[in-house]
Amino acid sequence: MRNTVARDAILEIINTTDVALSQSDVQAKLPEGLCNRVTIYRVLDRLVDEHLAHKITNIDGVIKYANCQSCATNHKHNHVHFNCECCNTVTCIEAVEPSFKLPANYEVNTVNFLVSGICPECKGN
Amino acid sequence: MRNTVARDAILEIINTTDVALSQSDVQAKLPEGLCNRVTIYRVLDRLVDEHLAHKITNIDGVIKYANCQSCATNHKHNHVHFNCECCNTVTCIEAVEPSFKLPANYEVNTVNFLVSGICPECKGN
DNA sequence: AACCCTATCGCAACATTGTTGCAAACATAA
DNA sequence: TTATGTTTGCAACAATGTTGCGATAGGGTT
Repeated sequence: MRNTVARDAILEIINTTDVALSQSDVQAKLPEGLCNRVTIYRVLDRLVDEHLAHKITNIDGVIKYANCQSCATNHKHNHVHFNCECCNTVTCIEAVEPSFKLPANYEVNTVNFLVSGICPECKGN
Repeated sequence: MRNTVARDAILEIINTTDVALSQSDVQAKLPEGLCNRVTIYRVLDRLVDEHLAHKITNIDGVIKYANCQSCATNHKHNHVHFNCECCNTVTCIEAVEPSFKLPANYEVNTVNFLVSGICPECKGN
């Protein structure tokens, strides 16, 4: 995959942010006019294909992207994500991998575990 | 809450369908022109308020509604939901309640556990 | 350095989902 | 039957995400 200005900038943002970001979150962090809205969607999807990011569908239906600490060794991404209803951020809680066991014959491809509530930061304030 | 034609019809649909339904799914099952699109959104939300249904955000961001077998005794709804990528349905798997444990000071309000893959029906065909 | 190939981009247009304000219609209780 | 407040329809809007296509620009090759 090619290194383009947009790709580099977006990857940099994903890698230096500790919460998951939507397309519009990314756009807000990019220099004005660096690239088109559509490009952000496309680059984010490409980063997922390249295993440099993973997708989380937030409780409001908005898709967020985050890099993953353990990506190099494990592409499962079945850890819990937490949506704070107060500061409106989604964070990976990598330490927490829920255990569950489906009935026979279910083939699992993707897992989207999202817990919504109030994060410690917001509770403290 | 009042019993209206729309409410009765939508509740009937939710209660007699064993998969979770989006607004447009419900609309497709309603008699043509029984009520407006907006009314379906509003009725579904009202049913959630009355604890007659619960919400699941699907992996594609679309919000689905389902009645819940154990609603009378337990409003947690933290069971697993399964999205079949083949037949494109979301089903409640009430038997499976994942166990997880967040770090201290996270206040949990809602849980959205979604597993996506291929369901037994589609695998058999 | 010039060239080529093709991945990537920008733009415009579109689709879908979901929300809001307000006036009209309706359910229910008095 | 009337009064009250809930519910509805309509129209308009907002946000997210997708698609097609011509233009642009990586990056390898000569």
